[in-house]
Amino acid sequence: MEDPNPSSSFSDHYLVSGNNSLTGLEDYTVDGQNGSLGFMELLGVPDYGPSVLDMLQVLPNQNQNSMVDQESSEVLNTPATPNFSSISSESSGGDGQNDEQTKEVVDEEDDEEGEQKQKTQKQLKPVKTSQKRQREPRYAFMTKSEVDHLEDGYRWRKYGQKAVKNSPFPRSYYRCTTASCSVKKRIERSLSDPTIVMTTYEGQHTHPSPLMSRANTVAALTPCSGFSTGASTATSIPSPLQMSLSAAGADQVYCNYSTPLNFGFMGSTNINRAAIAHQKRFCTPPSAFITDYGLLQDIVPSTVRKEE
DNA sequence: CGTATTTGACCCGCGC
DNA sequence: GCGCGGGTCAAATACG
Repeated sequence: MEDPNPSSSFSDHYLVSGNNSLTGLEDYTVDGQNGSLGFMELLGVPDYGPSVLDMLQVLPNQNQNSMVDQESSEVLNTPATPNFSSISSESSGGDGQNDEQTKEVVDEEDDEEGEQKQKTQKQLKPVKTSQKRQREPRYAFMTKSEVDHLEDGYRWRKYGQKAVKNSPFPRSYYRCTTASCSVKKRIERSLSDPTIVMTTYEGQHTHPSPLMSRANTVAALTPCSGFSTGASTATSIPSPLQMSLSAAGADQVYCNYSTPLNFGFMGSTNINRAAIAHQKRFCTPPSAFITDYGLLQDIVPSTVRKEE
């Protein structure tokens, strides 16, 4: 019963890959394919072109089967095995084309905001709406990290925390601090591997990353210069190494044992540094994700990008 | 003093 | 209908 990978009722797609063992992580790289969408992409950093979330809506049409789809059909029935064997094949399995491991995003996010407001109102005072609350697509990232809250370029405010059933680790709820942005994210630790942080994003940013925009300038000058912003919250830039697993509530799950790319705008706190240092060990440059985005290319040394 | 976090209470959806 | 669990609110508190 304590299925660590319960088929989340609302996951449209997700991969189940046991991964207690991180063995082979270093090998598990993204050859620019396999679809590792960058974390930032997934966050929809506008500065770099269409947000990934947007892309996600389109990609499926372009890529008959997103990696996730392909995998899911296969993996879903696979018991979560604590090893990466299947994962490796997965990554390599990519014939090098299913880069956009994305898949259909069912909900349209047109009036995302309005909906959010409705939701809020509904919460405050019951408003009868014939349509039931719509959920925005969610994207989960699994990052091996010692810190729960990883830097992702945006600023978040924690608005709640709940104990998770069958898990000793609480789940934290964050909301983008930008007024007009209703993006939310949940952070929780993997039950199967406490060192893995599962970050689930919901919604799409309607603004450029506050950190990124600044990083744009900074990074251009000094890719790794410290980026001490006023952000008090930690953030991170996980670079998804595809493999996914079941993350509660995620429509899509990206497993990422890498970590915040050394974008240089990591928080300056010791904790972050420590985390980064730790994470680096598992860091695998998300080349795929870097590919078309100028800034990232600027930030991440090409050698690193190709290295995998 | 302004902002972020904590935390208990409340609401809602869903399964039984 | 009821209970449970997830998600959110908002007052209290902490922090810089």
